[in-house]
Amino acid sequence: MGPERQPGLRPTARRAIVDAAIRLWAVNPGASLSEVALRAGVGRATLHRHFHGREALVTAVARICLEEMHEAVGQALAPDASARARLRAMFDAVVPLGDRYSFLQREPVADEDVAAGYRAQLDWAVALVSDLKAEGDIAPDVPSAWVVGQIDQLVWTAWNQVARGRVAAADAASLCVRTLLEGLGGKR
Amino acid sequence: MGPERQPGLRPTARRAIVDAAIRLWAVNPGASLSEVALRAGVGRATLHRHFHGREALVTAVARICLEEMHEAVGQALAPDASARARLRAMFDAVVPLGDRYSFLQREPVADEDVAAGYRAQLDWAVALVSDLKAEGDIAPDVPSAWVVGQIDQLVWTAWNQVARGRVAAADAASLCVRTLLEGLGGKR
DNA sequence: CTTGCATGAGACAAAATAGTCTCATTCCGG
DNA sequence: CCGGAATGAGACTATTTTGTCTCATGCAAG
Repeated sequence: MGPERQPGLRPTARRAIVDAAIRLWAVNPGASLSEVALRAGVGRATLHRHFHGREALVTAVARICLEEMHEAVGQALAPDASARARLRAMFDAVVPLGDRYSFLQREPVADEDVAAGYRAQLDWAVALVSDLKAEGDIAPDVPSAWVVGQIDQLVWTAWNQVARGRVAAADAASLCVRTLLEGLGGKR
Repeated sequence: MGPERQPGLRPTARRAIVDAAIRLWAVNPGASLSEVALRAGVGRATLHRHFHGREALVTAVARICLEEMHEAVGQALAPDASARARLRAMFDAVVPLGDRYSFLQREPVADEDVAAGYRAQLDWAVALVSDLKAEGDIAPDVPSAWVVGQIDQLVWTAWNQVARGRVAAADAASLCVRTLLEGLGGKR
């Protein structure tokens, strides 16, 4: 799944459009293509030159989001690290990509590659939770689906709080790990 | 903020429309009014008779959601209970209203009454967190905004998991409390 | 039974959005 | 500097959604 450069079209414009779509749709999933083009600083016609229609843009954005997240996680991940360390590294890598993450979560994409990539990420998360349980970091009686759901939501809320200036970016990942594993209880 | 019955119009139709809107928009915030009317089992014209336009329906729905949640929480709340008991009671009362909750969270409503009600709920949550800290249930070093955010998201995710059959409805509230206060760690 | 009124269905208009096309302008490589 | 190609702006059309209106139907109260 390469970048799929169309012959001749400027990559900078394409990139600007995708970025604008990610940021806009993270907050307002119904934003029109006019708004996307405006935010991207690009003419509406140019948007249609790069992407054949709304759906094409959606799947292109989904691909790029998956790619970026996959790369970010891959970079941050020492494969022989403990499950807990991997969890921490994952939060560190993914929280700054919270807008991309939320896009993938809520946008249903028809494209098969995207669906496969999404499934792969889900499987990865399930495997991580399984390892966390095996290493004693997660109680075995908690449904794994619940844990995965919590991890998902933590990424989004953490990004959100950082974006609103309520939490320092540097604290986000550790807060996530702590919240998930130890909770926010007073007796530590 | 009364029910605002319009003279003559059947309350059952109004109620059906509001319910349909809540359920539909919880999953797909961009659903058209045709879809709402269809889901409500009501003619599109009838919908416009009861609500002057999309915005009117949105604010009416928001009012009703606020009302229902306020009532549900009020019923479940023993005012002299411990903060932890109040937290638990709140989850018990609100998780089944997850669709209403998510609607209020994501739909920006211009109406002043709705905004005031929303602020009141937020204040209530902040006060609860403050009490939780005072009673030693929440670590004082955690930002209160983070705690409130977690509570918000817990309600939504819990409802979601219950709706998808991944978690039993009876377990949801206690899972929420445990997740928030003790976390999902293995060493209890 | 009859009358009144809300409803459902559908036609219709208006507005927003999506998508296409043209043309002058600007940018970039050579 | 020059030429080609992408871009921006705008006109234009199609489709979707919204909102209004009319009229026949059905229900419910009297």
